[in-house]
Amino acid sequence: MEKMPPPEAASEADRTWRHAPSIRTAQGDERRRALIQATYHLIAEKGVGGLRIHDVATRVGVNNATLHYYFPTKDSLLQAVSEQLGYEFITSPAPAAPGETAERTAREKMQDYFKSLAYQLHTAPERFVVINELFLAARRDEQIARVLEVDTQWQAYLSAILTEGVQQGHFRPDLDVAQTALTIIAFCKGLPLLATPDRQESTIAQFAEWFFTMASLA
Amino acid sequence: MEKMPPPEAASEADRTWRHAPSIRTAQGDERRRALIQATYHLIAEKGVGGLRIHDVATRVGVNNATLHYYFPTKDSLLQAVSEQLGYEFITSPAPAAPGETAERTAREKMQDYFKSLAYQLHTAPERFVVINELFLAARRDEQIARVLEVDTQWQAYLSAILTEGVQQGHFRPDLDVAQTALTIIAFCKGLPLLATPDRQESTIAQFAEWFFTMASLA
Amino acid sequence: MEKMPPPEAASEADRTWRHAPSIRTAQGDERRRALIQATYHLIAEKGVGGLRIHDVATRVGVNNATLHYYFPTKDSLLQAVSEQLGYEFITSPAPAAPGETAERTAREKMQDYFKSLAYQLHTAPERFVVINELFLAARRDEQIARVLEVDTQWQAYLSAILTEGVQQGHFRPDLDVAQTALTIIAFCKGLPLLATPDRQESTIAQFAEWFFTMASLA
Amino acid sequence: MEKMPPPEAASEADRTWRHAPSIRTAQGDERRRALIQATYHLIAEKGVGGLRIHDVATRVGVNNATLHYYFPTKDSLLQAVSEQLGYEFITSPAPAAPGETAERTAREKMQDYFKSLAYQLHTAPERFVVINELFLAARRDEQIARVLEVDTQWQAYLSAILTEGVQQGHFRPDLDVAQTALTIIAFCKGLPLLATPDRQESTIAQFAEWFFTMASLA
DNA sequence: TATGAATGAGTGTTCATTCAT
DNA sequence: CATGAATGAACACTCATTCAT
Repeated sequence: MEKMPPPEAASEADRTWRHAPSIRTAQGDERRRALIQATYHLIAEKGVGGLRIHDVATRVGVNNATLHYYFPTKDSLLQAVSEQLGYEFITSPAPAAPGETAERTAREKMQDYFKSLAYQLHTAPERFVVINELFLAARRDEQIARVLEVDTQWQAYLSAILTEGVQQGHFRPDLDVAQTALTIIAFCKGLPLLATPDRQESTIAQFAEWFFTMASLA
Repeated sequence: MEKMPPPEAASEADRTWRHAPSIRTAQGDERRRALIQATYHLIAEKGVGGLRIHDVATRVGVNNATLHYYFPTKDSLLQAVSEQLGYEFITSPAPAAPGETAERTAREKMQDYFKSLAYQLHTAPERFVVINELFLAARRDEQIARVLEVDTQWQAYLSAILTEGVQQGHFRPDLDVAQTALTIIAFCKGLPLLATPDRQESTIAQFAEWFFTMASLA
Repeated sequence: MEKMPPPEAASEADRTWRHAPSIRTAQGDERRRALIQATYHLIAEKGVGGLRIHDVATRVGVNNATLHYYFPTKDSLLQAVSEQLGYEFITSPAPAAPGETAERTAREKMQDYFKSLAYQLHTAPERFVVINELFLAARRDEQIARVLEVDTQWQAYLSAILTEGVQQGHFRPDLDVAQTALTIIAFCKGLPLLATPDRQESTIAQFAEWFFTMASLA
Repeated sequence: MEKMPPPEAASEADRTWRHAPSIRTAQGDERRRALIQATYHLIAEKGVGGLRIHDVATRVGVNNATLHYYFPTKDSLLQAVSEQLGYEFITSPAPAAPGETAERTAREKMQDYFKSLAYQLHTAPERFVVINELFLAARRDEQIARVLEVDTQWQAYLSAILTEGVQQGHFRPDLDVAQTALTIIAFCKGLPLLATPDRQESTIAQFAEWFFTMASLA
């Protein structure tokens, strides 16, 4: 990254996971998770650029050096955050409406998805901030570049539903599934960047209407 | 002689405007512009968090202190960048198709807009990166928060065209102009955050199709 | 990685006490003391305004950042110096005349005091310089303002002796103890500011004579 | 001083008064005085160490570079202040009591002096601060060391009065004039360093009483 | 005379990282 | 496992001084 590593530093690959194998105790795992969580929240608050390793350690209540025991490098910490953010992020469901235990159709799944989007933007807006932060950061940091895989997973997730919808006859047969997924993702990414957070919900509504109309057109 | 520590500083005149009013020569103005430009490009390359004042000065070929003569603070520099990025950013037109000197209808204007979007993403992708960087940074820096005004201008710009289109009968009368502008903006903001830049063009195409269809529906 | 600009700092924990509570080892205490000592001597040499944190660190033989580990701020270092200078400064005794192990009367104590004054001006003239430097600096720095407490302690110390002398019948009963202490202090403070250090001793002698005469007058 | 002069700098002597001869117009003289005045007050406010050439220029309303035209060096400015502070400082009289145009005896002159001291500490306490600041600064700056001459003049001034008093029979014949002057000066210098400015007046009173008693003793 | 512009050499402070214990 | 101590390499910002105009 920006700063040259100290002269005696080993190669990137060596260093990143130097201690990892030994951290397998329940305690250690718990602490790992806590550190990742704290990092996640701090990124949401101060951004990737404003993230201070010291703050992460403080928030978890451990020493600066202890953090480095678990994550030898700041980059490795960011990497861990991006990984954990992956699939979990995209598929995190909206709270199911009570009694809706039955299997959902693809159309309903997409409705759920947009509902979930609005819900998450309300309850956990940091998630989107963090994702965007990491994306921007990934432009210049190879270590974090793995966040970009989120897009692939995301696209796969949406494509699956859309394909299902086509098969179920909810969406038109010639729907460009991959492309549609991309359009939805682009919208989702831009949404939290709107200067007027109070208009996000209605914006989702309109976009959802566009999608459903366009996906169903004869 | 002695040099006083920063904290004790805050001397006689208002720090923020110590030099600003005195820059009056054409030379000075030119240099000012050059510094803003360099900052702009460096943000595109390294992000707001990775921006180093030293790099800006070096790129323009002036001394570190010279930069501070024009912009007493890093924040003031960022602020200048955000201001310059404003209206110019949103309305920057795609190159007119040859021979198209005639007045464009609102529908054509929107077509131009999406064309321009693709064009800009190709020729000046940094612009979007910078905008997004500044937006994210604005979340924690009041100084830069003025970037948010870009959204207002952006919305006004699109709303004007849309309203015109409604009046001209190109778009349906009940089109929610303000909301539609917002949806478009959200999409535009998310677009450059797509992990696959090569798919941006086709994504614009699909979104444009959605828009035109939905805006024209009886 | 990235480094954040100082202004944006102010992270998680309270900056002022980020490290302080954690210094617990004997080693650390020793280093702390060493840093204070070095600061003390450098103030004597170059004055408060000429004090450079870098010089302090160098003199102790540690890194610039190490100093900041112990004293997060230049001010905190100055504060530490002023505190340490406190009572110790005023009451630091002249070397006892040989065989004078017996308890001293108040009159003798005052004689000792003036003797000690001359002695200290000879052996440790910096002490007075430092005190005066800090006093002057305290006029504009609240952090150091605690030095002013030295005066209170100083006055208390002298008042005690004088009161004792009155009770013992060495000094006249109507002696304005508090006021006399103040006069002595004023003299002591001005003494090291004399342009002719070689005349300090005789000046003390004369002032002492004045004091003893005036304090004993029927 | 602390900072090494730029490589091409001429010798000290050359530089200090490079332009001086040409500044002989009324305008220039006035500006000179104004700059010295501003410097004087700024030293009182922020101390020698806190003095910023930029602030001096700003306060007088001229450009940074203009100041350097009159005083090519910060040191030369300080030097000018110390010189101007010289005799004027010591002999500045208390406002004569109305109708007291008659010639004063030496005893009365000393009474006036102490009265003047109290008066000045009230009306122009900065004067003492500046003197002390400059004295302390003179310890490491040869350029300012000329302030020390103030002491000589001061001593001469007091000695003259005291000698006159001896001749007039007001003071005892064996009074050590030079030494007494020194004692008074030491007291005067320390007085403004008292942490309790409200006690200065009474402290002067007591010291004056000591002086008159001791100087008159058979 | 006066000034806008420019700069070299600091100056205090920050922070990720290392290491002995 | 955990921590207190230590550090190198920045980093934004300051200031006296110079120079062309």
